[in-house]
Amino acid sequence: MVTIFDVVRHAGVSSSTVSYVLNGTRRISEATRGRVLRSVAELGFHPNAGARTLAGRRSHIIALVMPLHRGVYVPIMTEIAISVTTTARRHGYDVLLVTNDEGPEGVRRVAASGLADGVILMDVELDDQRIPALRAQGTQAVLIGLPDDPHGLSCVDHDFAAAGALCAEHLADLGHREIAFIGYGSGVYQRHAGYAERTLTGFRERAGQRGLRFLDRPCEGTYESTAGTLARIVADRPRTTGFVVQNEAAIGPLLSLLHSSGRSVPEDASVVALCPEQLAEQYAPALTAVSGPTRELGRVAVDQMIRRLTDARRGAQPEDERPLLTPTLTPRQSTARLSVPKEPS
Amino acid sequence: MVTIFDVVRHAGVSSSTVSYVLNGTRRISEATRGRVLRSVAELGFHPNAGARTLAGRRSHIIALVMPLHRGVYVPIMTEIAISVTTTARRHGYDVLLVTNDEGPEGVRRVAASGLADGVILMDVELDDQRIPALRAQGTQAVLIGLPDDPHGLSCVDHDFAAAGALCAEHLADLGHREIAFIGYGSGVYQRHAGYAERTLTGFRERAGQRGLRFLDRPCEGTYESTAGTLARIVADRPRTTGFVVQNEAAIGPLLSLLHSSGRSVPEDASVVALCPEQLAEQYAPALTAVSGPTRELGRVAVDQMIRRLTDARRGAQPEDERPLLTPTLTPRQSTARLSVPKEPS
DNA sequence: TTGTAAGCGTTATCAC
DNA sequence: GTGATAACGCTTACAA
Repeated sequence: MVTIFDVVRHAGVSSSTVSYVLNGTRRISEATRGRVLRSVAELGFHPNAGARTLAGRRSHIIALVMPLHRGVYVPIMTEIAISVTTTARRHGYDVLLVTNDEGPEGVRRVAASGLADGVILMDVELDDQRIPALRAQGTQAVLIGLPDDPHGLSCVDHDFAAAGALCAEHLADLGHREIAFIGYGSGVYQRHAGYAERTLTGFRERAGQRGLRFLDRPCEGTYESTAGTLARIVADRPRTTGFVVQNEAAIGPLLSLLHSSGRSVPEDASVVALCPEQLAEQYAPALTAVSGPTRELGRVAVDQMIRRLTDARRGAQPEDERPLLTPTLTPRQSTARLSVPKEPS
Repeated sequence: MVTIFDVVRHAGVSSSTVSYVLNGTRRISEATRGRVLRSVAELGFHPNAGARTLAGRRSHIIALVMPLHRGVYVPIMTEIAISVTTTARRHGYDVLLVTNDEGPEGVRRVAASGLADGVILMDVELDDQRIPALRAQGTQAVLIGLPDDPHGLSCVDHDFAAAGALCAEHLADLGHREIAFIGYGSGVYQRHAGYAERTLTGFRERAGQRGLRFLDRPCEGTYESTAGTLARIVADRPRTTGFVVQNEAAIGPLLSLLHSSGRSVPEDASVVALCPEQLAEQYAPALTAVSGPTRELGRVAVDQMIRRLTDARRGAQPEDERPLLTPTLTPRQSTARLSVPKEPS
């Protein structure tokens, strides 16, 4: 194993100089800097991680806690994980993958042992059990999602209210006047209602401003429940021509129900989905959809973490930030300008 | 921070005793063992990771290198990553997520710095640049996939030959006599041909044994190339009734081409896919498919890694293992017994 | 069955 | 602008 003292001998400097050169934490003359770097390269020196962690009291590792349970769209989680990892590397950090099956004890362990300098939590629930654990340790944390009480930590999430508003806006622009909003089932609203409610609120508000008549209905996402939901909508508001689907699971059922009931999309009914781009493109017709910038979510989370760690190191109290990322609506084949309804002859 | 010396004082024992109790590396009387564990729990002691790594010369961390490039089916990679993580935890190891954008330098870094005790490589190419880097360091490595020259490291992969054989077997059992095998494009064969070729070999062999007449054709997986491939197959072998699709990208095109050319699946043509279960279920009709045990892949990789690390620690030369996991065929709606062809009236 | 103490290879404080 | 050196908190011979 190549140690710092091999470099010391090879470059003819002290170990502190080598350390300072490598960490950039002290002004070094170009001459010695060059010599040290050359020796490092020549010898293939890689500072020992354990020693570095012990002496520096930080591991340069960020723990990323991934959800396991069904119901999360895997490719999105993976994309976030990857953007977290690459962003972390750019800051000289590595990423430790922690699954949720250890529960709150998992984050406690990695934080208390100094294995990780900070923790990024994905798929946060409103009343998340891991948050008190993190606070108790004084661990730096960034959440992807918004919990009930985010004090003492930073969060980042999509601007779901803006997403809801975009849906209303788009359908209004296309001349639709009666809209149905198909939401999630009650389970979701209880567990991490945050985004579900925020979307609905944003939608409602903009729909009101644009003079839309609208209806919102919960939906479990099964074929049966979607059928029931659609039937009620048609019964209550037969002139509904626009649909906003929030529950991704209901998209497939909705499309085939519309089809089998003789309404074609987008001629007779426009459908806007709130879902990832990849999903929207899988359907036929491809769905006009509102989605947030996935990779950005990971990038921002890491940037926040780095800021917190830097502040904490300087003895400053890290600022709790809470940015919301702006979603975009991508028009595809499932929405169209409202045409004059064909009268039955 | 709670250190081992806090436990020492609280339990009235020496630091080595605490260490031995926690690591189980020495016989300890039940009495002291109990006292130590109680103190540990009471004080909430978590051994400092950096110190542990430095003193013990191992990090209890396994690096998992994930592929980034398009063309890999993300949910599968994620599933493997999760099974790697949970299995590693059962052995007291954590998992460091490494992406491939650092190239061979990434594995060199985590290994040489002692950040990771070993490296698990996913999506291995035949002539993988990271392998020489690992060998040069003497790093313990396990590959998911089979490279050209696997000496000095362990591998685990699906038994693709068995998978190919299962396809032939199934179609033969259903009475099909003329089969077309739709493979990958030339790019795949060059990059990591391993599995592509092995599958084809297994298929060929069993097809021969069962007296099938067969044809194999490469396919890039685009709609156009699939159309071309299918056209050639029909031209060369008009009586073909069974299709084996290896290139997942060609599945969608193939199904719609068969449909639009008036052959219905499974009445007129049976289709067997070589792909993950999740994918097979997404199509209409749901595909009869051969797939390997995904989670098992991660589990076995970690078990092999642990064995290598244990051996190496004992001063023994780790054994290079190379297990192949047995795939299974799940019959769904895309295959059926060959019916007597309808004569045009 | 338990204790003593010498490292492990950095970082960061102090001194120059 | 550079050097010497004392931590950092464990593990693991070696002793008893």
